[in-house]
Amino acid sequence: MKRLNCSDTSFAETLVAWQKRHGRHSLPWQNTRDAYRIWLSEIMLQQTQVATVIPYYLRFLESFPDVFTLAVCPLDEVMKYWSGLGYYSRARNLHKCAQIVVREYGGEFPADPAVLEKLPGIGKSTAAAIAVFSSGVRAAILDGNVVRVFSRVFGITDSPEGKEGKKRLWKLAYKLLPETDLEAYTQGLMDLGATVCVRSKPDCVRCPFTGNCVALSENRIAELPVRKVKKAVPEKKVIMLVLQSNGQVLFEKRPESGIWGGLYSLPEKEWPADNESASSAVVLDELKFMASSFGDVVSMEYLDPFVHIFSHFRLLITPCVIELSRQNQRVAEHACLWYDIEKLDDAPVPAPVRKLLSTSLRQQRLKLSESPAVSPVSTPDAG
DNA sequence: TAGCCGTGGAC
DNA sequence: TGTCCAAGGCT
Repeated sequence: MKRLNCSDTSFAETLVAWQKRHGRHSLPWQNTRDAYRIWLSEIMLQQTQVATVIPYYLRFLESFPDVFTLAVCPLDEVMKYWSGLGYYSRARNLHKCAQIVVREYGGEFPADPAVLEKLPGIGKSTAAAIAVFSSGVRAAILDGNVVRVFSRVFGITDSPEGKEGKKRLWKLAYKLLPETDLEAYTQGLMDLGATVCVRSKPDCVRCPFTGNCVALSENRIAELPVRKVKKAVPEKKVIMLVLQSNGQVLFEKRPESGIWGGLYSLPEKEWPADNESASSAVVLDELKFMASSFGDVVSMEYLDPFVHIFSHFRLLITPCVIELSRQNQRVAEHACLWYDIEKLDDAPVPAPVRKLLSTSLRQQRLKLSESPAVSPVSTPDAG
């Protein structure tokens, strides 16, 4: 593999040649130097995919063909044409920006990216894109496409979210700029990122940098660009009741929506937020009260807590084993049922509940073997 | 600097 | 089915 560096002009040359032959050339906002149309497209395309934007863009242009029409129109009317596109502050800034361009620039968008960037809704990258496409100015964009292409081709492992990563990517964006053909080069970055070097399963065979890509040569396509560091997921704490009687355990059907929807699980009680000790008399009383709906409580015992990890939170489960001497038949009122412990292997329960039950049963057997004085749990028709 | 803003597509 | 993220900018 021939590794490219930031002073290598072949990156831009290769990209420009590729864009001219394989890039996109007939999007509704292309083939014009009308800064108004280019500006409108760039704002609409912020965090929004091309296919989504096109119908909005065409409809918007029909009603607001130029910056003057837009500037004098009431905001409410403008919002109507943005409705459904999302990020509505974009539309408010768009309207505000139109009024500034009319009032302060006579309806002509500035060609200088530094000036454009001061207008509402136009950041550094959008300013560069508008300037390049409307005036051929030499300016660098850095959008999601560029981040992805750069990170992979040059093997950048800094997070694009972090300060260092941003700095490095912007620096690279400037250094790679060609002297001419800024339009094709800039469009090429967007086209390559949007059609070939896509997030998942990029089409590396069609990529002009297939022989220069660090990520491809090191088989790290899926790792780059590095993902945003995930926030520490919140932790929830629950007490799960293992209500046992006559060789059966009580299951409770969960709501159809939400975690473990439709599965059977154990009755739960949220860990008291204002009470660090689950062994407090209050909590024990509440647990006992819950249990008493299903039978007469003989004994209660906490088992060791354990963690179950979901994608969006951690669940700390503290099992509480409760022996009942008698089964209350009102289980149906609570969407509950008694389930034979011997048939647990086939029970429709989530994995952590299965794990909990198998652990708790093992611990109980262990205890029974250690302290034979305690009478074993009776099983139906045992003996 | 990190949270926020909307909707839809891909997997 | 839920997660990730897309031509980002503002506060």
